[in-house]
Amino acid sequence: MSTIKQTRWLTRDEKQCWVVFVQLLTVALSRLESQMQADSGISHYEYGVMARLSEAPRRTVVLSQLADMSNGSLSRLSHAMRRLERHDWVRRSPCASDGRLTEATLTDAGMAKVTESAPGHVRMVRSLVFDALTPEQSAQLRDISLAILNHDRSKTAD
Amino acid sequence: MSTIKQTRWLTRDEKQCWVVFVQLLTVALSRLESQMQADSGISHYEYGVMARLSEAPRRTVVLSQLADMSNGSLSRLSHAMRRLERHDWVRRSPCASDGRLTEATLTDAGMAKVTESAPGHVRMVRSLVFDALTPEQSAQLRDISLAILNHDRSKTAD
DNA sequence: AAGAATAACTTGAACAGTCAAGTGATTGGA
DNA sequence: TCCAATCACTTGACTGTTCAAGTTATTCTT
Repeated sequence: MSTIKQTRWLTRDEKQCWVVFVQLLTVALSRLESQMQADSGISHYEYGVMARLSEAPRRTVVLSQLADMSNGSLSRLSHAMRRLERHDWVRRSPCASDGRLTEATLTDAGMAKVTESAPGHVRMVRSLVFDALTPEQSAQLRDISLAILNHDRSKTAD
Repeated sequence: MSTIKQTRWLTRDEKQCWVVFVQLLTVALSRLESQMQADSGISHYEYGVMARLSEAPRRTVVLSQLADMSNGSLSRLSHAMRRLERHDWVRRSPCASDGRLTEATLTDAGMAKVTESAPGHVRMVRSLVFDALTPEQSAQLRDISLAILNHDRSKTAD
């Protein structure tokens, strides 16, 4: 008996679903990116980083945690922090209790930037997603997203 | 009366949905990218371009159409074509009927590359999405994707 | 039948993301 | 207790994407 499994291709229904979903992935990210860049001059990722900080106690989060919350690598965050620091929107400081850790803090100027950028962002999110869906579909989308993410995590878990 | 509309923020349910959906966007694209890069040494976008060509009559598509089918700008495609041409996976040729158009054709080597890359790609798609969802959810995801994309197109339409 | 406007690309500069290597700080064995 | 392994982060080189500008071809307009 052979150990080489033959590929189980997608069914017609699955392929149909996949094609539109992939398109959704690219279109959604591209719309978010364009809106943020055009209206606020920052990337959607940078907005996300500052938004996470704005919601945190003392507007402060350890970098490695912040990287997770922002759905990106630590390296990506490190580069982004350098850019945000140049605008004085964030500050880095070493953590007292553990010398390996660095804390990121959102400055007042950074908070102001988030506050002024949020309305345009929310408008885009609403007009892109929630204006297009029924409340039932929003709930389905949440469940579907969670199902995929949880299933992915259980596979990736070492 | 003021012309400044105050922002309609997201409800708790909407925000909950949005957070997981954004995470899904990034995780899904990142998994697709990693798999294709690791197993075949090409980007997910480049695979998509060649896959579209492989399904087309005469394995040939006009560049501007190919750019649309691949969910990217013409500029992005142009740069990608240069890379793919270096491997002799695709060929460019001027269109006889309209001098502005350029046709892209998948070579035999390109077809072989797609054929050898497809199984790993399909395995990733299946394990990421369809193994995590019920058939009902797959159908819902298709409908949701279409709803968002159609609603977006109707807005964007000039 | 020109000339203007549009369309289909190409190109190069600027910039963001990834990957691999490097630096300190801390933990965990032997 | 000390040395190795691990962790948290930084940095620089490389590569891909975007944006604006340029080129050539075609289609309108009058």
